[in-house]
Amino acid sequence: MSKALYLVDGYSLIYRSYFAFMKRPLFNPQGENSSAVFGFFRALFQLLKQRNPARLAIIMDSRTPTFRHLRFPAYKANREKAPADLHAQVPVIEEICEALGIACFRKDGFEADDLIATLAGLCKKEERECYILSGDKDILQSVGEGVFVLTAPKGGGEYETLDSEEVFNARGIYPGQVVDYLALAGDQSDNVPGVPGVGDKTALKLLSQYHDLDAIYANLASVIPDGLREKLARGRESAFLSRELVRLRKDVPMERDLDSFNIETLNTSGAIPLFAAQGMKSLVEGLGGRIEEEASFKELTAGAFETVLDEISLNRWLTGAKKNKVFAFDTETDSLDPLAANPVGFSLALGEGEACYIPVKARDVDVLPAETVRKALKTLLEDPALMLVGQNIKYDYKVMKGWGITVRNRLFDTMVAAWVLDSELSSYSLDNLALKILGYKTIHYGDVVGKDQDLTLADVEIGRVSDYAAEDAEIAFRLYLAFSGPLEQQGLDRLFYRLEMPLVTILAEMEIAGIKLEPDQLKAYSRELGKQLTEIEEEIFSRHGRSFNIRSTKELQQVLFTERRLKPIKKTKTGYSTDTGVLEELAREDEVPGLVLRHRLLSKLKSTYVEALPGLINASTGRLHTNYIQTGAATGRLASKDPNLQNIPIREEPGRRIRSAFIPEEGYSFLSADYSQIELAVLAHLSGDPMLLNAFREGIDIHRQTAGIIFDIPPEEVSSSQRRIGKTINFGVIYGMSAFRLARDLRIGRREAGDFISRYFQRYSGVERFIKDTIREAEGRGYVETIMGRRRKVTRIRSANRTEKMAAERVAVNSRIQGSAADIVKQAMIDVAGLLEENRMGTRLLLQVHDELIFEVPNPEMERARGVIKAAMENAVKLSLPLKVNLESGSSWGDIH
DNA sequence: GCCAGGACGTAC
DNA sequence: GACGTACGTCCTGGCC
Repeated sequence: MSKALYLVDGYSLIYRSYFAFMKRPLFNPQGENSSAVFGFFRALFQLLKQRNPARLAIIMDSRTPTFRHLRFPAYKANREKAPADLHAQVPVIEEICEALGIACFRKDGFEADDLIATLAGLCKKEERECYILSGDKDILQSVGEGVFVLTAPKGGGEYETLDSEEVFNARGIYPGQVVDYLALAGDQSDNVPGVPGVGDKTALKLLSQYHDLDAIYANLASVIPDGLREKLARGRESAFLSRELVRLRKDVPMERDLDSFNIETLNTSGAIPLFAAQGMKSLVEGLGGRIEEEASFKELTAGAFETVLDEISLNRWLTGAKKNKVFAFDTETDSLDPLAANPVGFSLALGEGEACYIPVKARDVDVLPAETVRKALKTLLEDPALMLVGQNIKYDYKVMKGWGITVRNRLFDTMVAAWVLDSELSSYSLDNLALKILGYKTIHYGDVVGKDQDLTLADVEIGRVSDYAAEDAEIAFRLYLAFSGPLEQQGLDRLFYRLEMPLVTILAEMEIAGIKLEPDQLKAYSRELGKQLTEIEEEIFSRHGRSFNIRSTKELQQVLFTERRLKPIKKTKTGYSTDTGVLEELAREDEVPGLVLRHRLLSKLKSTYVEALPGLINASTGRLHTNYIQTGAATGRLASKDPNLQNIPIREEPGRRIRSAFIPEEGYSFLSADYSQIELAVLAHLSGDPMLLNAFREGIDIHRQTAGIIFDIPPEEVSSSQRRIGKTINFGVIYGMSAFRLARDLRIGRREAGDFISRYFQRYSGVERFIKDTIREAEGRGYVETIMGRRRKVTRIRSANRTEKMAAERVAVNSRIQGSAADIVKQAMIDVAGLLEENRMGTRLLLQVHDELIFEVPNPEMERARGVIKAAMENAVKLSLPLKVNLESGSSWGDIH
């Protein structure tokens, strides 16, 4: 028997608590009203204590207008706006619930009652009992068949449950008649009109006589007295509209499993500091035995999962997955490189504890023919109606693609979900998530296969492989259950399902495509660089009078600051700095630092790019395949590694030569499309600053405009060096640059730099307001949001340490800008990929470098590709200014820019 | 010999 | 202390 589900109408309890203390409100140590927080948790903990629920969710109302508002504009229009000091307590309550591990569930467009009715309906279907705590009489319509309403205890008494009969006894109507009752009597509090002139008494009388609204109107002629009949006749339309308004939706889309509202262990220790901050630490004491399990991690018992070795069992699992509509999937292979990997087996999970392993290569058993498994999996993985749950699905996608299967399921990547929910975890590995989120110690690959690099899972005893592999899928399924609710509660579901998940396959295809590199060019350049480096080394050694390791900062410090007696400029943790800025400074009075700079530049090029890149060319494709890390940057940007193709040199001439070695496939050209000043455009949009907006709308050179402002001259008189200063300041604003840093970079005085900045904010006053608002928002909520609702935590924003606090402020401001820009580029990638596919074009997206997309375009298709790509990118989002995209094509990456 | 952390430098 | 986000390389120093 399933465990009973308890549903708490969040706002109902919040309102009730707030007004209960109206006469003598409570305040937290910061002097803010905390009545609702206290009352809410006192009532909640009382419920936990009395009834010991195992499954519970707090249901919140939509933040956006619901379908009722759209259908009936007057709906709830009479409501007074909630007092601001009540409103401010809602995030606090949500934060504490989240810390405790209690789900706060909301869905925009629906009211809490609709969600409750839907969840109650699901309980009925599962024959699971459901208890609803709500002050709203609308919800009485859901009572019956194991669904009960809880009545608030009066003066600390017990919660009581009402079933259908008891609802009738208390209210005079059955749950099924609630909508008819409200259609007649109306609902003052929600501005539901009902039938004018018909109130509580008359409505009850009519319903006891005719049972429901339809019957009343079907028999209208028999209604007496005449006055009432006329009122009903006149109010007919209003009555039926009212009924429509009060009828709760039971069909709200619900991806969550009811057991995911598990509260059997609560993280009280996580909530204690939050209660303490509200000055109400004593509250948690009422929680009794519900203390989180610490250090007692759950572990799998061996042999818990099935190993699929025959077709009957294979079909049973696949049918189960299709029926389930959602399944977790994991691929085991013989290599970490998905382009080279051969499948060893697959695991499937359909629920908690319900998982299997399907080997196609094994040491000690006869496995199913690979082709049988392939055909079967193809029907599962290519069905877009099903949802595939997995950890780092991009890997599995690539392996399956190499095996002749293109995954077309809807996706739920647990790694990406974890990152969307918290973008600064130290690790997003399955093992770490299992431990941190689920409290599970998983079997590690190394423990199964051992240390021998040549061995794979195909060389291990099948029982152990099954335990390991099936567990991974099962854990992924559990993570899906754990994450899907929070994604919705935090309004991150759209970002996750509509942006990040579609991106998974796009990134996979980009990685599969790779990019062609001409290694011979680089090898020649490497020899050239080697020669130059030797020359510089000899020059340095002869000038200094002895040889040393130039690459060792420790030795370099000794040479520069001790032996050559140069004055140190700044310190690092371990000694004196020898970075570029310092060496440039020192170069004014000594010949060695300049040579070291040149040496640094060339040796960086040689080791990081020129020599490393050819070694990363894939043996089977002959191309370079980077790896995009979707969880790589806390702001929402992508990262790229092995090799990192997002930091190939471009600024200095010796570095640019490296780009020339990147070339398109024969018959193709490169097309680069980059957003013009996307971060400044985002800043203009977010801040609404008129001067900035105007520049983008009119196509004005923004760096020139800024230079004009800070030097107080007309834009056309701005010199190129003044424009450079304008550019430095424009970027400085995005990064939160100080007068100190600006002065140093521009080699001007602190005062002068300070004047530049104040003149900037004087004229771009919207930007100053944006920065202040962002910081205040971060202080209040502990996180900031991008235009697509992506969140970044900024906990240090409340730090008492001034340096930490200021660093957090820069993070807050920059994350909104950088993150919003990342959102836009991701949306553009999705739109472009969709259009290229729809139009069956041969153009392929190869690289993304933050504000730039690089394509490989069949030559005859170039003009068409330009049109499609530019339009898709410029229209990816609607901002209050136009986004401009520059296109450039060429026959090597070096030709572009 | 391995690994973590620091310093540095490349990109946007 | 002082400019945000990444990754790669080299070096050092601790540890086995």
